[in-house]
Amino acid sequence: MVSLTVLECLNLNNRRTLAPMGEAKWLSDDEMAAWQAFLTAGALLDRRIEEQLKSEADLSHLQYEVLVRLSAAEGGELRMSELAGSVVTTKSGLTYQITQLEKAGLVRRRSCAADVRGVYAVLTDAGRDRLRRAAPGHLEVVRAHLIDVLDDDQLRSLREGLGEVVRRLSGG
Amino acid sequence: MVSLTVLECLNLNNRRTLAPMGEAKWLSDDEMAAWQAFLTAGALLDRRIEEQLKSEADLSHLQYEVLVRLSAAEGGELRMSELAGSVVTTKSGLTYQITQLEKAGLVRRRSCAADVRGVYAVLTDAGRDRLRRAAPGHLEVVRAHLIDVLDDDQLRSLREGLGEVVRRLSGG
DNA sequence: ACATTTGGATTCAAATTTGAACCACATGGT
DNA sequence: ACCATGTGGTTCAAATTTGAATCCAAATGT
Repeated sequence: MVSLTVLECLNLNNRRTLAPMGEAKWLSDDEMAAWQAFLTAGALLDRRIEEQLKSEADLSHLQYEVLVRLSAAEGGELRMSELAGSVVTTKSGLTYQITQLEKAGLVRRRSCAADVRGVYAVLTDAGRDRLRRAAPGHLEVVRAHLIDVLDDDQLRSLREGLGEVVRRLSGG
Repeated sequence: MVSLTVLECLNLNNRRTLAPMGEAKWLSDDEMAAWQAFLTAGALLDRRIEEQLKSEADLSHLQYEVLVRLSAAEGGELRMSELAGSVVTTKSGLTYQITQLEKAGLVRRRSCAADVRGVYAVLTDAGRDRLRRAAPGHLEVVRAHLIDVLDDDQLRSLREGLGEVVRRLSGG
C-alpha cells in the first residue's frame, strides 16, 4: 500500500515544487525518510493493535493503556489528571473513556479524601481480568510487527532517542 | 507529565501482578521501554503538530498529509484509494476529509476517464499555496522535537528499522 | 475573613472517525 | 451474453474526540 519509494521522493519533489525561501527550513532526504517511516509505522501498527484488541478483548487501544496504567499503579488507582497525562489524552477524553470503562465494570470512580475535587479511577477485579486476557495477544502483535523486526541497535535507538524526545516534550 | 521512571516499571510490575502463563509472551524491560517511548513520542509529537498546523494554517495533520501527497504526485492528483492508503486512513475517513478540503477550496474532485467509478482528488492552486504556507512551520516542529533530538545513528535506525516495519505491515 | 486566582473534573455542542451497508461499475469465468 | 465476484467510493448512524465553557473547591494574597 505505502510505497517507500514514493515517500522518499516527497521532500525532493516538494523542494522543487514548493521551494519557499531559505533552504534551512527543509529536511534532508534521509531526515524526511526517517520522519515518514516514524509516522507511517505508528499509524499502521496502531491499526493492527486496534484490530487485535477490539476482536480479542473488546477494548480500544486507549482503553487498554488506561487499564495498563492503573494495574501498574499503587493500589490499582490513579487520579484522573495523572491518568490523562500518562496516556496522552485530553481531560474530557479521559472522562468519557472512564465512563465507558465504568459501564463495562472494568473501572470504578472513587472520590479523593484529601481533595474533594479529585477523582480516582480504580481498576476492578473484572478490569484486571480483562487486562490479563488481553495482554498476551497485544504484546504478541507489538513483538511481531515492531520489536522482532528491529535489531538490538535499532531497539536501543528507539528507547534512548525517543525516550529523550518524550522527556523534552513532557518537560517544556 | 509522563514519568519515564514509571513507564519503565510498567512491565516489571505487571509481570508480578498479572503473570499469565509462559514468560515467552512478555517483553523485556528494554523492549517495553522502547515500545512505550515509541508510542508516547508519537502521541506527544502529534499533539504539537496538530496545534501548530491548526493555529498557523487552519489544517489538521491529516489534511496536511493529504496535501503533501497530492503535491508530490504527478499532476497534483491521486485516486481516492491510493491517497487513503498512503496517508493511512479509512476510505470513508478520506471521503469526509476530501469533502472538507473541497469546501475550503484546497482540493477538487475529478472523475476518472478510464474507470467511471474512479475519482481523482486534485490539488488546487489555493491548496498548493496553503501547503507552501504551512510547510515551514510544520517542518520546524518536526525538526525541533524529533530530528534535532536524535543523533545520526538514531536517525538511521528510525529510517531503516521503522522503514522495514512499514514495509512488512504494508505488504502482508 | 474575603476576594482572586488556580486546579480538577465534567458538560456540552460540534467535528471527526469508524465500520457496515450500499451503489454502480469492472472483471473474470462459463 | 450472463452470472458471480471484486473494486472504488459514498452514505449513514453510532462512537469517539475536541475544546471551550462551567462548576466547585483549593490555594493564595490582602
